Amino acid sequence: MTSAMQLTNVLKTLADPTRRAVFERIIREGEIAATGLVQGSKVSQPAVSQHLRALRDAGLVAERREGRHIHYRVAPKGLSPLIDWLGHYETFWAERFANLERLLKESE
Amino acid sequence: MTSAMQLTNVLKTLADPTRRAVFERIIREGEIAATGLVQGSKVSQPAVSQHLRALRDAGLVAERREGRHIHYRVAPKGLSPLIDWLGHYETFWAERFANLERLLKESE
DNA sequence: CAATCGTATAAGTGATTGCTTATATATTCG
DNA sequence: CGAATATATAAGCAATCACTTATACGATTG
Repeated sequence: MTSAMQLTNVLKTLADPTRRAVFERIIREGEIAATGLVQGSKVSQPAVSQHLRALRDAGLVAERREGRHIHYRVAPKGLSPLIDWLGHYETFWAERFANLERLLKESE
Repeated sequence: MTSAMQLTNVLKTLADPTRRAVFERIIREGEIAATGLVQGSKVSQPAVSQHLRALRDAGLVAERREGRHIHYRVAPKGLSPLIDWLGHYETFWAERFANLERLLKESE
């Protein structure tokens, strides 16, 4: 898989509001089981499950099985394609986001 | 339009590889007419035109008419929803992207 | 004005998407 | 084992998407 394809995957995955809400909830909770995500979600359990699969396939979340429960947590490196892409073109929007490139390089 | 909707728009717009290629080409060229973008593109002139419209609607590019030609250039602020979103959750992927939030705030 | 060039819009189409309900696959408990 | 719980998959469907060809609009040129 090329890096462009990885970036496409990350962007597509985060572009859906419902799925992004799931992702943000996982971020806030730190670690949360699928059941917890279904509760308080507007959509059905299968819908949540499908979103979790998409997030996992995009490398944005990782899972940990504990008995019947599967706990999801964020995989920060999944955002690398996005951060790297922004950093690669940083010089072009430097007026607003000065020093972003330098900082991204430092954090490698 | 809420900020979440703006973010969704930016993500959706950049998620398509063909459209993102158009955007990246505009970045590299600085300013370029639609004709130039059609040349060297895999898709037809109307397809390019539709992508340009999507990019403009998302606030990612601006245009300048000059006679029959319309020159497109990047609108760096169009990326703000994306950068802001990343910055908002920075603490959660701090291990990789330390200080991003602080820097983004400074650049306001 | 008429022809031409640059760009946008219209209309149609196959593919993809996100959801649903129904069902299947674990895993635990009694 | 059998019932219950947690999660995933299957199948189907309406909506959206990215593209095409055909056509329209706008500006320049002769």
